[in-house]
Amino acid sequence: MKNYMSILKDNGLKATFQRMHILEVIGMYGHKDVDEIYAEVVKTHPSISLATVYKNILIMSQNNVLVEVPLIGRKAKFEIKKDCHVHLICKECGSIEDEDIDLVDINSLKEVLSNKNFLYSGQELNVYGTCSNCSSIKVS
Amino acid sequence: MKNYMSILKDNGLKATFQRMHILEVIGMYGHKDVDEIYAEVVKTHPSISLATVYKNILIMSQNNVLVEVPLIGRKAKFEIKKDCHVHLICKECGSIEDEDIDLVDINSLKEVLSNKNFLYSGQELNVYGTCSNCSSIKVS
DNA sequence: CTTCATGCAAAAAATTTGCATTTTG
DNA sequence: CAAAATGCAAATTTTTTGCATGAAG
Repeated sequence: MKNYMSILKDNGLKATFQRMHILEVIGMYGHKDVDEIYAEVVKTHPSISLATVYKNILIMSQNNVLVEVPLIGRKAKFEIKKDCHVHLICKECGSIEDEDIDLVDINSLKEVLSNKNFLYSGQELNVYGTCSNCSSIKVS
Repeated sequence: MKNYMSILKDNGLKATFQRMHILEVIGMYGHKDVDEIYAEVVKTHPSISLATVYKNILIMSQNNVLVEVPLIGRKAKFEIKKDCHVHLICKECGSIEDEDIDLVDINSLKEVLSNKNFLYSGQELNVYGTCSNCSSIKVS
């Protein structure tokens, strides 16, 4: 069980109810876009404003609490920051599943980076396709 | 030298001047967002409308001529479709450099996909950091 | 009690749509 | 020619901003 209050404080942010609700929603579902987050949070916190959701998602992304997952042809989703992983993204339904595995050849990558004098700060590997759920629907 | 007319026709799209201009701009610069494309194209084709740029980018993406490159914290850019490659994305200036190298462990990926019954259609590996240009500016 | 966050409404930005006209194949 | 694309303006959708009030540390 994660303690969102301490995650926020450890990253220099005040732990407001709004932020904790946002984190709970994202943590519960894994990946959500701004509207989805707002729609969920407003259920238990009816007075929250969409602007607050936007502001908080921005500041929590800047402070290493959240990570934006930009997507082809869709609104970006957000996830709670965690270690390197792969995203399996369904083109049909937009679902994202995490795979906790590192598939990148780190040595070759390091070589490329040093050749280019590129200072690494992070990476994302996204695999697009059709999830099992959507492919079974298509067949039936 | 690529022939954009035949790329369009091969993918079932009419080869209009607008589309070819858009492709020339993207091909020239590698990666551009919608506004940047419009700003360039309008120079040589003043009557083009932004709506036409939007419509064409969408249809060319749907027809495998273009690929959207969604980015953390920025508007998505578009590139001409090409084989699997890696993006080096500068967080400072937003530049994208392509590396024509495959860094993904394909066998492990295949295993993950088959375990999950996930039908693969494509992938993107994005590496974020600071490009040599921006890091030299910071030091000086 | 001081700093930062919220909520609201309004503004700005980004994207999409409808339709009369023009172009492509 | 027929089908599809353009350009324009208007409508939507998405995101940001300013500011008075309220909450967190």
